[in-house]
Amino acid sequence: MGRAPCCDKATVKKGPWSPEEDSMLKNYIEEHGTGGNWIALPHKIGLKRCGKSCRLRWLNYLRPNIKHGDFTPEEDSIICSLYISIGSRWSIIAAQLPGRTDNDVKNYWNTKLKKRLLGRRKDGQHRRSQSAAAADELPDGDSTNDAGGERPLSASAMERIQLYMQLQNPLPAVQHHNPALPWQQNTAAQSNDSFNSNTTSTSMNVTVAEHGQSSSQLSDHTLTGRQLESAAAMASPSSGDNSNVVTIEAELQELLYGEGSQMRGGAVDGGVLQVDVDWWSYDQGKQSPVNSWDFTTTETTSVFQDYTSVYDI
DNA sequence: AACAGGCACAACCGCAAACCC
DNA sequence: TGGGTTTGCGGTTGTGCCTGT
Repeated sequence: MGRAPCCDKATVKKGPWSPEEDSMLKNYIEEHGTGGNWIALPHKIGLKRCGKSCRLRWLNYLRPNIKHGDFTPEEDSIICSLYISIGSRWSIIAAQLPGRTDNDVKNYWNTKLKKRLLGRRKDGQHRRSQSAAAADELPDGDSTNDAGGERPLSASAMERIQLYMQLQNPLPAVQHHNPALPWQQNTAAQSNDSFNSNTTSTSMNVTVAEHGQSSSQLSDHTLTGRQLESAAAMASPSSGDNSNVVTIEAELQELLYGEGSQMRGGAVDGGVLQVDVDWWSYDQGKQSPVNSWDFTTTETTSVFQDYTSVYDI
């Protein structure tokens, strides 16, 4: 009959933490550690807080070397690059930004970066197809259409598609030297040279194939079936030709800071954004329709078709 | 000065994976 | 090996502050 609650909600305090609670928690952990059991921790300290709440407070606020606010352009780029490639896996993204927490990155994306990058969305929201609008109003249990195999798009999926479209059009080939990503799996065996399983860390190169169009030209296009097919083909690493590879950095910079903006520092190495990712410790098996993109599936193709109708591309 | 709306951030909730016995 | 417990994560909500009217 369901799971037991992690704490007694009747006796547990909720809401903002007081300075006293903060210092009690901080002092205890600095002195004794967490003891490997967050659930028991508040009882030991004498805090009327849920263990989960204590853990969150420590990780997001009290832990040493936490940075708040003032994300740098480099951090912006890393967040955007990783969001495009792996979606809303905030813990992984935050792991690339020392001192940042997943909650921080998530909030920053939702309140600032997303608006900055996707703010150029046309007034097409109200032009959404009736089917899309109707899907929104369905109760949860009816939110899938099994008969047609169609699923309503998640906000995350829409955002990532739109970001793709803004960065490059036709659809970009984004290449990740990361065997965990779905479109890499087919060629993971071929690319062992670039991924040494004896190392615990490798670098991910986020690159975008150049097609000679600036992002300012990206809005008013209709994707044909052929374009969608070629997009799927482009997304495959086997498409091969990297001769015109450009860094995603420049496109992101333009979106983030306006046309003609210059990269203010940043981890650019040989035209390729270098992001250190501990892919080996990263759970390679975790995938979801929302969080991982396989540009070779018919589902993804239908997503793009839906996108083009929604955003009147 | 008062109010409303928007925004940013902290915190909570529920789920699934990982862990432990 | 299976079931219970704990942890980690992402989505969502609540709240206080700021800004415009």
